[in-house]
Amino acid sequence: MTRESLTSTALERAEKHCKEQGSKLTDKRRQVLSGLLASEKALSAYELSDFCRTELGHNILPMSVYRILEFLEEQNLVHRLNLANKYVACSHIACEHEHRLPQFLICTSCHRVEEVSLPSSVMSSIEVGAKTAGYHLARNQLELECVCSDCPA
Amino acid sequence: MTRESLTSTALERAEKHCKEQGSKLTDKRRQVLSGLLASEKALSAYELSDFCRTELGHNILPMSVYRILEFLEEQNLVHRLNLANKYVACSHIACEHEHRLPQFLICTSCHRVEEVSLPSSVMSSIEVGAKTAGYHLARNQLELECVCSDCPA
DNA sequence: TCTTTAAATGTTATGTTGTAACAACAATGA
DNA sequence: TCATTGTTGTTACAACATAACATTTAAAGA
Repeated sequence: MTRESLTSTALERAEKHCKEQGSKLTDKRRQVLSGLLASEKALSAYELSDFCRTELGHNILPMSVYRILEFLEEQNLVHRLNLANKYVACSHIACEHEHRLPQFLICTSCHRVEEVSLPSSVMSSIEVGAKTAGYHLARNQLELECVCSDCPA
Repeated sequence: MTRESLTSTALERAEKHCKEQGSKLTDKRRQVLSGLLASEKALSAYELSDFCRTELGHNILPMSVYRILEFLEEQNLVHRLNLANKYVACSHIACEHEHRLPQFLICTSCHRVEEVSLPSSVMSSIEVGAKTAGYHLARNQLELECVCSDCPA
């Protein structure tokens, strides 16, 4: 599938998903989401605002981008990467996969992000380790600082 | 051991460590490090600047704090938590332990931080997972968003 | 000791990121 | 139509981080 058709499929799914949740994928929200889908890499709110304007011709100020990203994250359509303070579109919008615990490999050089699924045994042993220390995981999301194959180590 | 004696032991070790590296633990650097050692929780550079001034009577502007933290991080005396944009003193300065891959449980509510060591099998399977996706870990540091036992879930 | 050089810190300014508060507008239902 | 709610626009500001240059301190060599 081409990137464009993947994007349009994803947008349809996203719209349907929102409707099921009793909320709406408005024009602006669609624009922000399509911006993230079109981007190769994770973007900050400000970067995404720029990207929407320069690449897609949609003028959305950062303040709105923040609000819209918050909405999209509640809908599980985008993920916030706390390690980088950036956002990526969920890579499973357009496919039928069941959502699993999201785990991200983040290239610290070019900010390319891969959403993967590590063996569930890994997460469970992490959880056990945390519990032993008197903590429990607030968020089943793992973010790892990596370098991708395209970037020099 | 009391917190105070732990701190002074840690400072001695830190000084010795710096000397071995051919660098110096200056007064200001010692003040910043002792601020972090005295703090129960992770602090941002600005918070640390405030903490040093109000609690310890040391006036160190944020700009200097940033520079000094950078130095201390190079010396492995403090760790930067990217998940929270805050810093903690390495919990192994005062003990004889070999440094292992640092892993942090960060309470998102009160910012208390526990530095732990998960089983090496966990880290290695994470590494294998990353490699499969064409990435390799840039930093063998794991940061997990948690809630500690003192904070409400 | 004196001078030179490098390292550390001080100072000011500015860029970046994120949020608060309120205004304007749009959609929905009684 | 009117009232209510949700969405977006606008402005201001707080918090975080760095750049550039001045000043001071420490170290090293003549």
